[in-house]
Amino acid sequence: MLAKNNSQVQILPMKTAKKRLSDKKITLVDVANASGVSAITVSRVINQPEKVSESLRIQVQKAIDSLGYIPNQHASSLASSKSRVIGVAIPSLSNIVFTEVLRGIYEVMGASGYKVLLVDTHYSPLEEEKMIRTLLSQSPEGLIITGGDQTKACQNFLTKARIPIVQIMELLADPIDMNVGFAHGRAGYDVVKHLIGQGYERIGFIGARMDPRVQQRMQGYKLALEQMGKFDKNLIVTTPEPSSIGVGGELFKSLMASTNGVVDAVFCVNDDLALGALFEAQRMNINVPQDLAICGFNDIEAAAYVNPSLTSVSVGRYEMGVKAADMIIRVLNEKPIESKKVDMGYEIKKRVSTSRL
Amino acid sequence: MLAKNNSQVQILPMKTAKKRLSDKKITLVDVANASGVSAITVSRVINQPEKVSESLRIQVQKAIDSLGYIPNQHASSLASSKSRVIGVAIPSLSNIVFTEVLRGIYEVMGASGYKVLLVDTHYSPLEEEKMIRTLLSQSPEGLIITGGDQTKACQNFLTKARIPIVQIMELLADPIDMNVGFAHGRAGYDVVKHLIGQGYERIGFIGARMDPRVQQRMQGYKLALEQMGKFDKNLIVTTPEPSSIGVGGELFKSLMASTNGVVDAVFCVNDDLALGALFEAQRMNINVPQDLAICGFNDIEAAAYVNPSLTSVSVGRYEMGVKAADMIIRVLNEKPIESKKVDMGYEIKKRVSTSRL
DNA sequence: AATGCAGATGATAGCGCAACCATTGTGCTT
DNA sequence: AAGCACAATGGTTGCGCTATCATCTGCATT
Repeated sequence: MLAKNNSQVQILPMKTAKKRLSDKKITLVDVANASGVSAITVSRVINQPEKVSESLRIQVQKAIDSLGYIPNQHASSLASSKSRVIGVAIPSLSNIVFTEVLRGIYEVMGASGYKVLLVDTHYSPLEEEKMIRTLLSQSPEGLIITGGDQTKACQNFLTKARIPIVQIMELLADPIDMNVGFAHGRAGYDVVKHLIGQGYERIGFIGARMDPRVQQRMQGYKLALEQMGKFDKNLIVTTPEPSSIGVGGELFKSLMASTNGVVDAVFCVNDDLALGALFEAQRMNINVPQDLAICGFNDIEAAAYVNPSLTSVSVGRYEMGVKAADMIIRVLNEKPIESKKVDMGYEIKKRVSTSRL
Repeated sequence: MLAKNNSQVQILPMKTAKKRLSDKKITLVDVANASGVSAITVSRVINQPEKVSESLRIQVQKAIDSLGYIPNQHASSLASSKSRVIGVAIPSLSNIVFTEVLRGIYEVMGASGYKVLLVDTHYSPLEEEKMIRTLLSQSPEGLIITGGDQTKACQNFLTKARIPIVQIMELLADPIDMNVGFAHGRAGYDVVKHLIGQGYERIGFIGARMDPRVQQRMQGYKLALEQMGKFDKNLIVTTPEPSSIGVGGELFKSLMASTNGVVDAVFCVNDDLALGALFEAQRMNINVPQDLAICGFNDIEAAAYVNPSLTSVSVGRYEMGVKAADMIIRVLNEKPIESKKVDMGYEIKKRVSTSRL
């Protein structure tokens, strides 16, 4: 008697613990027991339902629902080495450009049953390396990363990862794997040509953040003007600060001040800056587009609606996200892709802010 | 000799396989072998370096670097039941309101070494349920979700999950766990009071998407006008469509048309709509604010810079994200939180678009 | 010198699941 | 009627890691 009691005393805490943990993690085995089948059958009901007879499937599903079973993805990933995760690295969450690309990625990945693990690299290759490391530790099945500015070390383990990788936003000479983007330099070049075509002569440049893509746009701007013998470095005003409407206004003011207002057109590397310049010009009573042309970049929605409407460079951001995601999915499903390198193109939306004619 | 050869022949394919797989996953054990310690020591070097002597730590770290070892987070999570993942569910990626909250969340979570798994519920409770299920399958250590519109089933397994959960954006009567937001209804109410105070009489309402928070703003608007005997349901124009500048313009036009222009103020539930209304009003040659007041909501950057500057309701979105993330972290670290329910407040930024005085 | 104790390191087991292969039963072919 | 293919189900094992406990070392304490 005493011994028995004793043993109970020892067992009791365990039992209590177990009871308290009725809210404990429900596992595959619990479901299997509850529905009188083996664990692997439950696994099949979840992952390959077509391989299980209908009666069993229903029976198991009932147990799953009543127990509120939620599969442990870590165990599944470990056992199958399939994570169903796609890693995405973008430089900034506060830039609408990237969030729209992201939307495209999410749309496709969601539909294909992939989770998206998103990291923010803050425009820093070093931080990017750290973040991509984090992504890789989740054994993603694919990766979408921004641009081609990865550190050497990063490129290294990216190559080693042997998973489909798409570098997005810009066209790269030597992509790690796949590449979707457009030619920023050429776009900048074309903008200047358009302005010249409209009869503008002294074309200023306003840039912020100055990431690689912005630099390329600036190079295009420079090239076009140099070709016509009209380049003047004093017409360039930039800041490493993040871009914003406020910064756009400030840069515009400083451009006007430093040039005594001889500028008759401004190419802003994005629409925030352009709106800032436009609003500031209005406050300065400068007549757009008669006395001053303003051209933005990205063609955000406001560009088409602001008065005067803003000329901008339209790029298919959402579509770029969709394309990148789609390429990953195709590779994962071993379907052919047309090309490892996709140029999404762009279009200059010519609006009132640059039409003097 | 022959036997030896024979055995080599048999081993060779294995060897070849192994060689080809030198790019194969490097595991903890590989690192352990390479550095002549046990696996657990390598694990410690990574997770609790202070528990390993400096000499060993350096030695192991060297092996980690040279092999390019990246830990398998799934195995780690499975073994330790710590995922270092926080799940976040927002209704839309294309709405700047959420991306700014997200920025706050990422800032805090990144600094604390947590990954963020983000899902997009498309404003649908059913999709939200599915998505939260997905989140839970990753055994997140905490959850940040939007609003209080979860399905019954969803609330159920959310409660069962026994992890810290913050519902954000709005103030909830009965939160699942924690809650950070502000009073949308009161904000709508205050906006109307402000407009009345500025001498406007016939105050229209423009809304899109009409999610729960927008509805609350509308109720506040309605309440304020009813209290003054000035409510007229014909002054309300809404659409279930997502909101945008374009939609704002359209709704404004239809409001003006249906009321023959007797409206002298418009409360738009967000700044996109308000900008759309403002730009449209300009095109219609309506004088803002003399003949028409326009008030937005969210206080996006453009509100302060557009001409005339736009009155709007400023809310600390970034701060809300930071707060929510911080509460989760505190709970996870068993630190006290001031309150389970945090009102972030709001502020009406009174600008030119509503000042007739 | 015996004891204890803390710090450093290792051996073992198991987290929850799916791959792999085995087994059973069913209906078909010849 | 024998043989076979195939569909449905189950048993065993191991994915890569960490929790737990064990071991070992050196050194202070008495």
